[in-house]
Amino acid sequence: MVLLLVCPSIMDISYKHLFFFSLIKSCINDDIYVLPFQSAGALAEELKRVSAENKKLTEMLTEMCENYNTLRGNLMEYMRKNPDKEHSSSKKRKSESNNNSIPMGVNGTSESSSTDEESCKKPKEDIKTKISRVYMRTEASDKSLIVKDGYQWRKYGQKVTRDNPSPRAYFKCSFAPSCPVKKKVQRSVDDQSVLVATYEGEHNHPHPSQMEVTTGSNRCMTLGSVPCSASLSSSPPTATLDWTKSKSSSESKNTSPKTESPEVPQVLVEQMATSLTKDPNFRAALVAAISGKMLHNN
DNA sequence: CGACTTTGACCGGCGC
DNA sequence: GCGCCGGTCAAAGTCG
Repeated sequence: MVLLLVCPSIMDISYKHLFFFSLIKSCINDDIYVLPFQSAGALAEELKRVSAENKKLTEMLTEMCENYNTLRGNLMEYMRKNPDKEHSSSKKRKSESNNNSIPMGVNGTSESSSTDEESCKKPKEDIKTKISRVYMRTEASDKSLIVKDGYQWRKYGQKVTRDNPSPRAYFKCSFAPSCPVKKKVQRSVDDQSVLVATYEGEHNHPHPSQMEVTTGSNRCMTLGSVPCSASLSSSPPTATLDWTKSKSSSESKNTSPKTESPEVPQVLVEQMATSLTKDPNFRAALVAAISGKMLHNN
């Protein structure tokens, strides 16, 4: 469903309205298009204001990214101090498994590996390793097996499997030499336009884009401006990454379905979006700030 | 020249 | 034990 809001002038839309539109959007989980009749000058002015606000929010987001990295660092430190809880990596294939699935998926569509074919064939392994799957719709004509998730992958093999005529590509995480994460990418048997990425293991390093954030990059700027689509073959609706989409995030809090994006640390985005939009203090502060700014501007 | 991809060979698990 | 099959290795090729 698409909700169209039409008003005579852009000036009729305050930041407070926009904020509430975002909240509504987060509730109805659909796109809202605001279509004001306006002059180019008004639009430019509005764009300027929105940009300023966006910048402000980005700064807040960056700060949260830093906090997240600090927490993650602490977690890694803790994991190092508790080696028996860590996954041992013996030399060959199956021993590279570990305990946690990587935090990746698709809104409402990710599934645990405990029900897929791997679990049937390797039940013992699944006790140790949760496998995450990500479904990504691509151009039907696009034959590449590349799923952009922000991480750096090195392809180390490709096979044609019996149950699927499409080749399966094998990737290792090459961002950190010691990172045990692997992924397999194969086109869906049912829908050739859908790439199925199977992730095994957990990254033992921060997301590359998070690292860029901490080093001053402004990747978070892309949060609202670069939505990404990822969908299941069995559920055509497209999931759009949007920091305002708090409901889907909160709903998926435990099952952790995430949206995949080539640019943004999805998990971080989802967590921050949840934290931000669920925090009444933050909402009140944001509304107050926006309202105050509007009053000041007007 | 280094990093990455391709691709055939090889390995090991599993079913018969 | 044998063969099938998924997964991995590693040499050769490609690219920037």
